[in-house]
Amino acid sequence: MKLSKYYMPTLREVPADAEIPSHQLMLRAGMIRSLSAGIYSYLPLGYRVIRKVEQIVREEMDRSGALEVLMPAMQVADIWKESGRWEEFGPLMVRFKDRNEREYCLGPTHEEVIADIVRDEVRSYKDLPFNLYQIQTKVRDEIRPRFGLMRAKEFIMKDAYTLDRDEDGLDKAYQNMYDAYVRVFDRCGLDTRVVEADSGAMGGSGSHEFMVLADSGEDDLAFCTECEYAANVERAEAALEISRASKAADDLAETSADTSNNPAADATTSGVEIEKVHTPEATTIEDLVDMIGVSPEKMIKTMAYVADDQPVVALVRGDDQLNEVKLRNHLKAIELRPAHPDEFPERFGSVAGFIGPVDLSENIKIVADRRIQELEKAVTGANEKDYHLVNVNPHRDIAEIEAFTELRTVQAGDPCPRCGGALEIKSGIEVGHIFKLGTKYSSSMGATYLDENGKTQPIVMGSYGIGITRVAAAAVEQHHDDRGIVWPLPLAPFQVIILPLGNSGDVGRAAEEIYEELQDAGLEVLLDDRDERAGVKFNDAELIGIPLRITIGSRSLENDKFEVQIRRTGKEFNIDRSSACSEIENLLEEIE
RNA sequence: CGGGCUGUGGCGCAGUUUGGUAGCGCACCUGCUUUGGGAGCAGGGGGUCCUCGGUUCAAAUCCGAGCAGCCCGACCA
Repeated sequence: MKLSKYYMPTLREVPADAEIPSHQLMLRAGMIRSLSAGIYSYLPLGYRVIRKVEQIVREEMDRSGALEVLMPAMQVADIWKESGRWEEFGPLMVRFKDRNEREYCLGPTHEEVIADIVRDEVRSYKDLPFNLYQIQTKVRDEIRPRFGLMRAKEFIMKDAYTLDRDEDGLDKAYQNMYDAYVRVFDRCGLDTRVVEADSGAMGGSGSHEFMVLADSGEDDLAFCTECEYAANVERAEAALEISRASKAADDLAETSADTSNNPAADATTSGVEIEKVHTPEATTIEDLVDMIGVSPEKMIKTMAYVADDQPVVALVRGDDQLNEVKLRNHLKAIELRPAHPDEFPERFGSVAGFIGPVDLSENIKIVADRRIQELEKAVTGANEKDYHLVNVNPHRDIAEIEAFTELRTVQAGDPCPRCGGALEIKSGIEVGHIFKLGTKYSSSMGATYLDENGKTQPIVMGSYGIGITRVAAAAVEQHHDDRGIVWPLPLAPFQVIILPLGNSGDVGRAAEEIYEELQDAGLEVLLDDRDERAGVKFNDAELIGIPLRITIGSRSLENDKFEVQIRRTGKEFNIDRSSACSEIENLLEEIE
């Protein structure tokens, strides 16, 4: 391809709206342009990268036995109402009506369509298993699209769906996809980690996320520094440190949450009565530390939530963070939101800043983090403005705790739940996510088959996504320097760029010659035949990140030499004009 | 949805406090010179100053409403 005939609008200056490297560089390299927040056009250079990613994904999916299909982007509301997700998905789904007032959405995902395709056709266990996938644009009305292709309202996704007879089949299909995903990201030249994940709104029993480690990542991940344990912090747990006299309380919580008449509880907490203390304006943990000199780990942080319109309070230690995902999962809530301060008096019989779990109204569900059960003489809100309670013993004083469960967010340094080693937290970009769905969609939508015994069974499903456009952005996050993008060879829009310098006829002819030769050899070559100054060409070549650059100038041409530079290392050397083509081919092998 | 910042030519920005006929750099067009790391000189084109309404003799500038973009938040009561 000749640059004089290409559309590659590079920018010298950094666009003001772009925050992270991939967004800035993809704009500057003339790869993408936004139509509106989170909605992008892929320009020629950018689309070539997207297609590289797609092709790798396609090859590995095909290799794993999956079958490519293309499903409708425009979906009818009916199937979503059947699965129950018309409500569940909420404002994330883009909805509209046709001229006959029939309801539609733009597909944010395709489980329902798959179930629909399959339910009328699959009759027998002999028809299973199989795996269908597609590469298609998905539309989601994100709360806050940002970071260019990283979180867009419209993005390209590969989604695959496995259909099996039973859990056993699903396990095999899941492992098959897991292995394919490892190969995909490896081939893309990305450093990825697999972590245990929460399955969120998709439902189902197990899931893993494939993460590209990067500072700009939106997910926090917990890794054990000593074993293989890795999990999204949404799900990660820490081993419970059994400390001091908490053993008795611990045993007790195993058997019953109702601690009010347990003598063991009384034995550990006898003697010290609750006391109300005046704590004016102290509405945060920090305020309290300053005012009454108690450390945060002796405090009970009480968080008011509304779960499917029911008031709930969650208790965590003062030095812990509540993990909303864990709370939601425990409550099995569809809608979960923090209570608004205005709701405190009426719904919680309390006041914002001073809420506490002692003597709350009976219709408020109380759930507590496991670490709360070992607290003694703790501090918490008194449900009265400017007052807190001290000497609170959860087992004695909070009668209505529904459960002690894992509700906190792990922190760096926490002990690993597998081996006790220290956990570290890193941020990552989610590029792939695989789910064992089970029978959630097949049951609700009637996708069933007859087993060997003639009995009706729901099809067991799995669902597997790769964010194609996000992979491209993640690759830039991981592979760039201060001069621009440094594409891994398998994703590079072109493998080689030829820079003829100056207008001399010889230079132009030599460039044209090697250009033809490399193309005939099957390489993807860009020839910068623009009437630009050397500096402009050098800078653009580096900005767009082509792995190999051939510079042709009159000086070295006199000796029948071309100059070659490797983008990643910056290494420069001369090659013979006569053997240039084969030398370039060898170099590309090496880079890979 | 809440808070903050920003909207001026394709891009990056100044001008807004103190109202007076819109400017800089880059990019673009023409010519000459130059030509191995974002050229120099000369000339030139291009802007409903986000939108609507108001105040005023006069509004990019002041006031009101709206829209858009970005950032933070939407757990730490």
